[in-house]
This record gives sequence, structure tokens and C-alpha cells, in this order.
Amino acid sequence: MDEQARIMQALGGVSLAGHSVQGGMALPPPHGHDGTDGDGRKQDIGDILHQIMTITDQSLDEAQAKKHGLNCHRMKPALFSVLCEIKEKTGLSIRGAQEEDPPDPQLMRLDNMLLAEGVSGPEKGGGSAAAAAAAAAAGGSPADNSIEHSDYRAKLSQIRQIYHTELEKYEQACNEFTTHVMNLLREQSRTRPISPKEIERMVSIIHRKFSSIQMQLKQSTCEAVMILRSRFLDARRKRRNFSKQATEILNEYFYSHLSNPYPSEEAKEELAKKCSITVSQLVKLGDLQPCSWRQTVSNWFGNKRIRYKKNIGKFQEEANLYAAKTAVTAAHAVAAAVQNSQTNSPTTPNSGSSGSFNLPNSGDMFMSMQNLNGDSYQGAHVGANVQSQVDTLRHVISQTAGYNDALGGNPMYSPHGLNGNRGWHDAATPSSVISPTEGPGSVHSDTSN
DNA sequence: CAACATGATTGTTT
DNA sequence: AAACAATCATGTTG
Repeated sequence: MDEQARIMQALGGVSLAGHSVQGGMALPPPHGHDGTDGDGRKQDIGDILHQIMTITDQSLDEAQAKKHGLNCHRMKPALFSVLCEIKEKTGLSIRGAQEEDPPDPQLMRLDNMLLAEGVSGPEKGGGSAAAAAAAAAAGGSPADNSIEHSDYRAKLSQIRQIYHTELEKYEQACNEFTTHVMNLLREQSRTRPISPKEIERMVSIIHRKFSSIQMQLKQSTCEAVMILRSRFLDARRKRRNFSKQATEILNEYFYSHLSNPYPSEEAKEELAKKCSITVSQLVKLGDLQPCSWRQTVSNWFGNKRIRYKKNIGKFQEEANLYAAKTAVTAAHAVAAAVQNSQTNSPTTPNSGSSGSFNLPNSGDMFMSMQNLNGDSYQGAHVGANVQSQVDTLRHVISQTAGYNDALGGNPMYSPHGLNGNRGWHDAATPSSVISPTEGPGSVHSDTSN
């Protein structure tokens, strides 16, 4: 009885001190401030404080009982309202409401990266990556690069697994802690005013703390992935040669477009498909996007162009080879085209040729034709093909001189059409290829060797 | 293992 | 943005 009154006093004193409500006479000393019983009160407060300090020594039951006693005290509602009042004055519950956390760019970066690397986000391909990797390693049947690939995948999925377990752990801990704190607060709300906002705030603080821990996890996961990447994939430079077939196809295209060996995007894609340059060296691991065949095809053409140009002599043989390869069909095609263009009969484009018009090689048969300049043909396919055939023919010419006149005579195939397109390096379409003066298959050229 | 071939990368130019 | 040129690093060959 007496004791509880003293507790109340003590609490009042504490909160006043704590919130520094100076002059806040909301909770004034209950009665007269004459010094007579001041000493007695101090004594009481001392007792209370002592009790509070020693509360840890009490048994749980004891403390619980005391709490209960406090809760049931008749003065409790009054105390409660006083606390509310104080709280309102100090404006404690107001602030913190409007801190809508802006998405942390750092965190977003990490998230994006993890997602991109396939660490977070949905599991790829339905099955577990590890299983797929294991299968690939065991079977060995898929593309040979899958050896490295699977190794990488296995490691990645390991990281992934660790990441997910840890994440789950954090999540769980966070939830547990949150509910714990909420329970605590709820219970405390019986003794002191706690607005829902405050609870919310507390929860968000907890979440923030945990998410900062999560961020560390993400960070180190990212680092691990980076290291893995650099170890395995820095073998980006680790190249594999294309298959013979693939180089064949590429070479065919190249030499049959020697005057303008710049395949369009569509052509590149087509070539890539034909070469079945599949995942081999294109897919940068971790890239979920399907690879850049175009990139690889472009690389090939870039290299080819530059190397061809650098030493035409060296490639002469190859050029002739591929020229000869397509020579017959090309000749037929051109003949047909010429005939068509002259007779102006669009109806039967391949009537002239003896049926064998299927060119298994010339890849641009159905490819883009937009870079055709003087396209006065009606048969689009033929038109698209002509230029390549002309190129091919030029090789043939160098061997079987005599077509020259027929070609040169036709304005359609005049050089204008050929070097009109910014001649890929002036010296690139060398006279040596065309020049009938040189003997067939002559490797001699103007480039000093 | 040296020499060359070749796909990829990087920095510069157009 | 695409092409070029130089260079790298590996693959292949003898």
C-alpha cells in the first residue's frame, strides 16, 4: 500500500528526469513543498530505487507478482493518463513516422547482381542447378564446354544454397525477434502508453537492422560469386575453336561477299544459327540472356577482314578454294539472274538453270537484301543473291579468264555496284583477285612476302 | 616447345 | 554504334 504510492512517486520523478520536462508541472509533487516531510520522501524514493536496482535479484514469480500488483493498483489509470500526457508533450510518438526508407541503391545493386548471377531469384530450368551440373558432369554427353560449365554451376549452386540457408535463418530470426518484441511491447502497453505507430517503428527498426545484416550476407555472396567468376570465367579468354563446319560456313559467306564482307544483323544471326555456334563460347556464364552470337560472328568477321586485308597473299589459296566451291552454282545463279534481268521476265527466275538451284552453301539466299543498291530485279531472291555470286565469280574469273567480258559488259555488274559501298579498305578488293593477268591460282600478289 | 592460328578483348577511329 | 587495329591468351601443329 504505502509502498506502491512510493513507487508512483519514484516513477514520476524518473520520467521527469528522463524527459527533462523542466517546469512541466504536469506531475508536480503531490502536496506541499515544505521541507518538513521532504526528508521522508527522499527516503522513500531511495527505497524504491533500491528495490528497482535489486529487482534482478528477485525471483521471476516475485517480480511478476509485483507487476501484477502495480497493474491492479487503483492509481494506475491516473498514472497511465499522466504518462500519456507527458508523452504527448514530448512528442515522442510523432517523429519517425515519415521516414519512408528510400530503396538503398547499394542494396539494389547487390540484389540485381545476385539475380543476374542466378543466385537469388527462381531456380533455373526447373531442376536444381546442382543436379543439372552433376548430370552434365556424369554424362559428359553435352557440349564439351559443359565440363567447365558444370564445375562453375556446381560451385555457383553451392554458393546459392549457402546464401539461401543463411537468408532463411536471418528471416526466421528476424521474425522471431519481431514477435518477441511485439509481445513485449504489447504487454508493456498495459503499463505505459504505446501507440501502434511506435510498435510499427520498432518493428521497422528491427527489420532495418536485420536487413543490414542481410546486406552483409549479400555482399559477401556477391564477392564469392565474383571470385568464382574470375577464377572460372576469366577464362572468358579461354576460347574454343569453331568446328570445321562452322568456319566453312563463315568462310563461304566471307569469300562470297568479299567485296562487302559486312553481314547484316540478320545475316549474322542466320550464320550463327547455321554454324550452330551454340552455347559454346558465347554464353557468358551467369548471363541469363541468350548469348551474343552476333558478337561472336562479328568477332569472326572482324578478325577475318583485318587478317585478310593484312596479308591477302596468304589467303589467296583459301579464297580460291571457297570461290571454286561455290563457283558452279554461282555461275548458274548469275546466268539465271542475268537472263532474267535482260529478258525482264520475273515469272520464272530459275528457269534457265538446269534445276540444281538449291545452294546449300550460299547462306544469304533468304537473307537480307537491303544493302543491294541498284535493285532493278523483280525476283527479290535472285537479286539478293546476285552480288554474292558476282563476288564468287570474280574468283572464278581469276582462274578461268573469259567471263570478264560478259561481266564487265553488263552494266548491272559494273564495278560501280561493287566498290560503291565504301570499299572495305581500298586495297582490300585487290586487283590480284580479279586481274586476269595473273595466272590461275597464282599466289603471287602485290603484298610483299 | 616454338611457331603459328584463332577467338576474344581493348582502345581508338570513323 | 560499328569497324579497325593492336594485343592477349589459348589452341594446334610439327
